[in-house]
Amino acid sequence: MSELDELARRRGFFFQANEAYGGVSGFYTYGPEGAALKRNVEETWRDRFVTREGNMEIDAPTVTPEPVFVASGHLDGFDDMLVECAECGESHRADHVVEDNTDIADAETYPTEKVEEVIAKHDLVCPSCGAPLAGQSVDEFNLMFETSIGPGSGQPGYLRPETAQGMFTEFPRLKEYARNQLPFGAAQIGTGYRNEISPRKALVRAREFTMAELEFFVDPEGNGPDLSRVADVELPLYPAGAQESEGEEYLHLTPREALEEGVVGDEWVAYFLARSKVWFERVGVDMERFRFRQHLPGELAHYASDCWDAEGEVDGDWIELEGVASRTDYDLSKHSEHADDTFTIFKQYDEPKTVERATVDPDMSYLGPEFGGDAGAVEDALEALAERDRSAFDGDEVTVEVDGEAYTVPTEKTGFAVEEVTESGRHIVPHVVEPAFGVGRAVYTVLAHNYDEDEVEGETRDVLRLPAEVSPTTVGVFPLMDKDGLGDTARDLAADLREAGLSVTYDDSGNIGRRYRRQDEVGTPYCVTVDYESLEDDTVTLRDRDTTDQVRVDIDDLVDVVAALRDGERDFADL
RNA sequence: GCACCGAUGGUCUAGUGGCUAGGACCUGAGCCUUCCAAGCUCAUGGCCCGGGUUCAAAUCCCGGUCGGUGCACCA
Repeated sequence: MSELDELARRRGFFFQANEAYGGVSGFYTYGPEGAALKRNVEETWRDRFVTREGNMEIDAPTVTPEPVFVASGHLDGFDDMLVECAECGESHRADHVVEDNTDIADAETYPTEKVEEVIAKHDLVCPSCGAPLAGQSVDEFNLMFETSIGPGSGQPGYLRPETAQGMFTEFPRLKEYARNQLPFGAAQIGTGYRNEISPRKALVRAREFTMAELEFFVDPEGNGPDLSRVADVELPLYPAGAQESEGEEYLHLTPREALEEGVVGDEWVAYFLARSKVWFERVGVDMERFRFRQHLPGELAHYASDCWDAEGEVDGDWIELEGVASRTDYDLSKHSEHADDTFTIFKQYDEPKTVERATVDPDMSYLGPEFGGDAGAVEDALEALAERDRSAFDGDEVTVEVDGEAYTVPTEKTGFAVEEVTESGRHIVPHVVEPAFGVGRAVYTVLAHNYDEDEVEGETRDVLRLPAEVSPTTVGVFPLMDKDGLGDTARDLAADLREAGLSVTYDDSGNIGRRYRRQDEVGTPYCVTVDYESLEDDTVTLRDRDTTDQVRVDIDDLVDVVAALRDGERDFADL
């Protein structure tokens, strides 16, 4: 990985940000090559998961007011309390130490001072070495970046730890745009922030990173996806059961097989696993070093009922590239509770249903004078009673209890009636299936999987075998020599290719071999050289990065040929 | 946050309590050159930061920052 790391820095893929000021751990700048590669990767994601799936893309703020994270559960889950053992130096979750060794079940909600007290009072010891923890300070690690919105103390806000909440909080509007029809998906590509205690491994664990997330809203009783569209995709599955038995055996199943055999529980999850696999292959992840690993029960996030991670292997480590989670109705239900808006969809029945419903319409001109300020509560109690127990209204009087006090109302004053009501549907909370991708991790893995060293006549050639579609530069243009008009022709050609929308690098420095090597290092799939023959017959040589083969192509055809190669419509071997 | 290790041009490195900190690659200019890192000339550019010891610190000591690895954490 060190060669790749060096290449990344030297050639401008990514490097640590703000190095002039010493740098801060966990923040990276994508250089010219990396920014282009990342943009292309994002573009293919958008093509697959937004455009081709017919989903909608949004772009929500990164700064988010506190109540959103109260609702989502992130705020509570964030205050990790750590206590360090003076003896062995191990850090432990202080709330877990307390909960595991006392009757206290909600230590997580205690302030740190109180947790310190509890530890001292119960003589709790270090789970690793048994040394007393009394007197050790309990420190809080909040993994969200906090900020304040507006002047002064303002109102507290946080940089979002995931883009997903944007899709959830805007659900009431998004469902309108989807014309209240399930299923529909809302996607977002953007940055998220996690104040990691210890960022590691370059882009793999950064504090600010780009995510591409799709929240796909489904009717839990509705129709599943059209699996015939992904029928031939084989999924390398590593289920929880196999991990627990320490097996390394992967199951290779199509989505339908995985569902029929009960390996994957949800049709939409199986569908998106298949779409994901094909996408990863498209951007250059090596399928020999790729798998879907199911989360173990204890590993699941607070919002998930099931989750499969797409993982890529780099230097012996498996890196999580994507999580496909069943978030059920967790998020929308939470926001329904906390927010003012409606996070449900009205689902129409095939046929309207006629149901009998017991209702009351109390005579308030009687209840008011009779019960004064309690009249409203009595009305509510009557309504509830009517729904619960119609027979209570059989007699001449009805008695309800409000705050422990009994109120008796003549039945004729309650307006009790049983009416037939037509219901055309009901409100349901959609379930969410979430494919969430780490873009930086994908970029990193693509670089690692495509980095290659070639032996050419004793010389080592560094080459990035990136798929043409995501390569930062599509074509390099060189004059064989910058004289005799070759340079002018080449510069014209480069301008024409750029005008056609291709990403072009022009290079006239050094001998021709050196220029090919430069482009090999940054993954440019094709290079064009203008030579003396070009001046006579208007052809150029077109060179393929991976084979170093060359063919002559008419200058007039060049734009079409290169674009077709990039888009996978033609093969170099067939030219 | 802890432990261990490390930090020298853009990159990779040599090196030492004391001359102008050396090399390779890269990059730029020029010469040469008719398709895969050729050669020659020249040029740009460096001892992570702060404090201490010392006549003298890039070198030794302390602290910090950053990085690597392990522990812990990873919603």
